[in-house]
Amino acid sequence: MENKQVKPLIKKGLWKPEEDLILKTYVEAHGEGNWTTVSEKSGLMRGGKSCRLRWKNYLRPNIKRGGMTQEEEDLIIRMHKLLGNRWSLIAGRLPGRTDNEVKNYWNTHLNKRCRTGKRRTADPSNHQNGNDDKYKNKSQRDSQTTCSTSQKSNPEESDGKKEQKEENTVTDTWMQDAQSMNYYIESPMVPPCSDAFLFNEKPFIAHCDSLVLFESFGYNGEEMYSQVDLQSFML
DNA sequence: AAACAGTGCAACCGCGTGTCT
DNA sequence: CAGACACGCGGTTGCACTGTT
Repeated sequence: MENKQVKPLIKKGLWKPEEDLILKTYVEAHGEGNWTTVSEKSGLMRGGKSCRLRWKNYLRPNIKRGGMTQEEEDLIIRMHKLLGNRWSLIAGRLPGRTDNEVKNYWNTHLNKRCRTGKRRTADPSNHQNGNDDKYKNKSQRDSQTTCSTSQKSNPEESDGKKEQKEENTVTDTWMQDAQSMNYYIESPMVPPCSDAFLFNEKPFIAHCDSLVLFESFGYNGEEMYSQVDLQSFML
């Protein structure tokens, strides 16, 4: 094996502003794609994946930074109810947001909130800048940590593809939560059509998620989609 | 003021899928 | 058809930052 090919040293870690500038300039000049050649031709000692991720999540135009608005947060919750951990699909409904950002936001803010049954109220003073956790005292955070830590350390949950079970648990919690609050219920564009759908073999509270659901299918007010439609969409 | 603990987020990794040859 | 390659996605990790003791 003396002819072992020497791989170029791939740089890792946080991106520097100079690197961002190089990548941005290169992509704007040559367009997206061929990420593996970007590092060679641009002079960046980064892997193609890293370049692609950096561009997609931070450098491309129209990226929206900063805390989620209440509308975005509500949409994420409803989309997650419908789609599960399909972050790219969810992010696709949020202009300027990336799948990574949505995923992080869910894991750090929304997931534990759903689990604990807590939710952001309509009172804007409760969550103005997306950094609400910073203002929680220790006892509040400790109760949340139990959830997030157990999620991380539970070997059953580290399996990756057992999201179905977790999904059902969250669904139950969220459904109870949603039913107890008017906050998510009202959607002026869709009539309350109750259990027209099944989701994870459970009745789907359509009047809670109808906005997301019909948006996803391009609902025009005339058609009613069947369970089969929904399942084929989920596949 | 220092040490410690918790949190949030950027980035990496592995895997699945699509495309090309 | 099969293998190689590129891309995209979701899960996970590492670390800087912030709050608490």
